[in-house]
This record gives sequence, structure tokens and C-alpha cells, in this order.
Amino acid sequence: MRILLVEDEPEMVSALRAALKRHDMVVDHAASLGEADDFALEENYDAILLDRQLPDGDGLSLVRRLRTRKDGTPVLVLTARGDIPDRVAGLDSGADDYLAKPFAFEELLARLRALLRRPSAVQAQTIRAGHLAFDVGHREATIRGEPLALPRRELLVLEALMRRTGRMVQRAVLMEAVFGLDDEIQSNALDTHVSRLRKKLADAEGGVTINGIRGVGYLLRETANP
Amino acid sequence: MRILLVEDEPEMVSALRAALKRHDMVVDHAASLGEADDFALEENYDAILLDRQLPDGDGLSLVRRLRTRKDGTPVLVLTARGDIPDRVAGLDSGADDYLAKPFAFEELLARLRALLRRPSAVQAQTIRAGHLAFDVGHREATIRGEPLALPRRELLVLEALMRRTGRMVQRAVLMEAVFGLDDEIQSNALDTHVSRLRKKLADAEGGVTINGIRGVGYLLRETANP
DNA sequence: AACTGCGCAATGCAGCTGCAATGCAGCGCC
DNA sequence: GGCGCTGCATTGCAGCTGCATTGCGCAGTT
Repeated sequence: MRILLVEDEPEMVSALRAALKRHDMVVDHAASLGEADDFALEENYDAILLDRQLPDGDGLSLVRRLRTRKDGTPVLVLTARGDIPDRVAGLDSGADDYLAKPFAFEELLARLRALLRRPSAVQAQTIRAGHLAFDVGHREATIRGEPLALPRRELLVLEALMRRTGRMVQRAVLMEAVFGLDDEIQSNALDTHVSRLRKKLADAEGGVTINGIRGVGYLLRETANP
Repeated sequence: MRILLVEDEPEMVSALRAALKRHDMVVDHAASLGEADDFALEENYDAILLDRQLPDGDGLSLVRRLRTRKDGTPVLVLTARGDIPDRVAGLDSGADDYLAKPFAFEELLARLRALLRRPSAVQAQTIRAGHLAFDVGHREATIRGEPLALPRRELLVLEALMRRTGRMVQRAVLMEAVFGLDDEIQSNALDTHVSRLRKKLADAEGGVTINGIRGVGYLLRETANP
């Protein structure tokens, strides 16, 4: 569990940090809105603990920015002010919970747990062909639901081919997809990987075939059914 | 939006009913736990407003029953008592929010809106794999019911892997889950933790295996064994 | 002060990976 | 059709990369 803590008072920071750490969470800390924006954009957090009063503005603006860019990370807002209009504004800005200072750590942690119980809404896009599925987000191939452990290069070949299932993939395109520009490959390494991949797919009854077209490239297609 | 209101005081019922209706919500009312159970089983609600003090018992038992049967309907608990242990117990029972009476209707409605915004699927409280169980709420691992004492980092590794049991977890993802930004890790610290975790799981006969896929990441799977 | 968790470095090793050798199939050219 | 050339397929091999494991010392905790 990775938490982003956005808070400027040093005392509060160290207290919260310690409490969270004691509960086995990994904490990143931002002392300002600008910093928090950077972190939230770069990294993936399971939840954000956000103070409203920050040196460079109102914390709620961060929430609005997150939601605008469809980032659904749970946000728990901490605030010194705690009157009703305040709370309503906080919650309606897109925050998931709102806690007024002073608060009890126990309650904060319980509320955090409640937020973290909800699943992170990242559903990965998957490409299918035959009995194969390729999870683009997690960069993982499964075959009939079972994970298919493939080494890096073979995985890259498979991905490149599956992204254009049933269509030609030029040899040069594949080369670029599998070997970066950095690697100077001058042999038939690509053929090797394709061959090994073929074997694994055949052994696992993947329901797909890789055809090689002489002088052009490769083509992955679903195998005709029995 | 369809709401189940579980409350026995007639005044409160009519007040809430009116307030909710004014916000275009459809309200069903149950005056007791028994009634509420029936309703919850028969119908599908977008959220449940639940008083704790009911003539036939504690409202939290309803929450537990819901969660036990994997019903993830968001629950907002209303209560006359409002001390900290009370709130913690309420939230940890599986409720999503907890509001002490007296409260402002405006806040109640804002919190309700916040709940209804969230995708409503609920995540299992404990993740299981082999003889292992990981209690997400209390953040502890047990093996055949016996608690398994794990240091912080190893626990984080285990959690990250168990959340995706049987599927690939990229090395980079794991790094993110285990280390924050502040920790500047430049070595094979992750491998070290994985190794130590492996040893402990093996010693304890955990019924799971951690596979490393070279160049990609790690994969935790159940060991085929009675 | 004892202890434990943690990061780090050293060492060993397995498997990926690139390469080349061999075989084969398509294709053109007589 | 026969023949040779060319480009892909496959497989064995060797180097090397990246992971596994273990011991050590520092730091934080009690």
C-alpha cells in the first residue's frame, strides 16, 4: 500500500508518517501543491492524504485536477476548518472522505482502511486471439486464463504480432519492436525468437499460428477450429 | 438512485425520507434488522443508510452479513454514540462511512454523494492462496490460521504478489509497491526480500511458490499439492 | 545495549540471447 | 522440369546478463 501524504506542517508529517509506517504502508511526502501534482502524475498511489491548507493554495484544487484527468485515486482530506459548508465543499469536489483536525489517529487509519477496501479502478485492456490473451497494462500473456511465462524478447514479439492479429507485420517493424534502437543486431536473432515462441505456443495449444512470409515479415492468425 | 433507510425513530425517518426525496432518491424503509435483512436480500440498493441502535440488535451485524455474502453495497452508518472506538469498530466492520448524530443533513447528503460516486464493487477482506491468507484490513498474513510474522518489506512484497496471485507482477510494479520515492534503492534489495520471503514461505509450508521470470518480474502461484 | 530489519556487495548459477551451422522450401532462370 | 540461389526454420552452443542466496554492517527500535 502506497500513500501520498500532502501536508506542510512538519510535526504533522512526521507523526502521520510514523503512524502509517507502523501499519506497513509506504509513504511519499509532498509539502506543497506543486510537489503533490508532480508526484501524483508520476507515480501510482493507493490513496492520497491531503491537507487543505497548503502554502501554494487550497488542496481541493488538486482533487479537482485529479478527477478531471480521470484519476480515481481515493482521497482523504484533512482540514483545520471543519464547519458544515466546508465539509460539503470538500466532499463535492471529488474527495472521498473528510476529516477535521484535531482527529484521532485511530479514526484516520480506520477511514483509510475503508477507502483502501475499494478496488483500484484500473481495468487493463486485453487483446485476444485464439486462446491467447495479452494484457496490455500488465504486459502479461495468458493462455486459457493460465499465465504464460515468456522471456522478455519473446513477449515483445508476441505483443507486436498480437497488436496486429491477422495482418502482416513487416520484418523491420518487428525488429524495432523487439530490439530497441540501441541494440545493434545483425543476425537472425529475430527468427530465433519467433521460432522459440512458435514452439511454446504450439506446446501450449494456443490456437494461433505464426506464418512467415518470405521477403516481407510475419503474420499471426487464429488457427482453424476442429 | 435507490436507498435503503434502516432506522427506527419515526421522526428521523420522516425527516431523512423527505430530505432524500427532495434530492430525487427513491427510499425504502426498514424499521428493524430483520426487515432490513429481507429488503437487502430481495432488492438491489445503491446505498444503505443504517442506524446502529435498532430494536432487535446492532446495525453493524447487518453490515457484516452483507460483506460475508460479498454484497458490496455502500453503507453509511448513523449513530448516536460517536466516540472513537465506536467509529473504528463501525468502519472496520465493513461500513464505508460513519456519521455521528446529531449531524447536518447537508453533510449527510454530501457523504452519500461521495459514496455513490465510487465504483461499488467491493474487495475481499482477505486474499487467499495455498494455505496463505492475507487480511487486507489488519495487514497481517496467516498460514493455516497461524499468524506469520513478517517484517515490513517482506509483508509488502507478499501483499503485492498475493493481490495478483497466479499472474505476472512486473518488477517495476513491485518496486513501486515496496519502496517509496524517498528510499533511493540502487541495489538488488528487492531480490533480497523476495529471497527471504521465499525461504519463510517454504519453511512454513505455505503451499505457494514464487517464480521469477527473468527480465520481467515475479509470479506467485499455488503449489499443486494436497 | 541487545536485537531485528534492512540495504548492500560478493559469489554462484541458470537461462536467456545472440550467433552460426545446417537443412529446407520457395523462386527464378535456363 | 532441373538446378541453383536465397531467405527462413530450427537447433546446438557459448557468453553474458540478471537473478538467487548469503554474510555483513549500519540504523532504528525497545
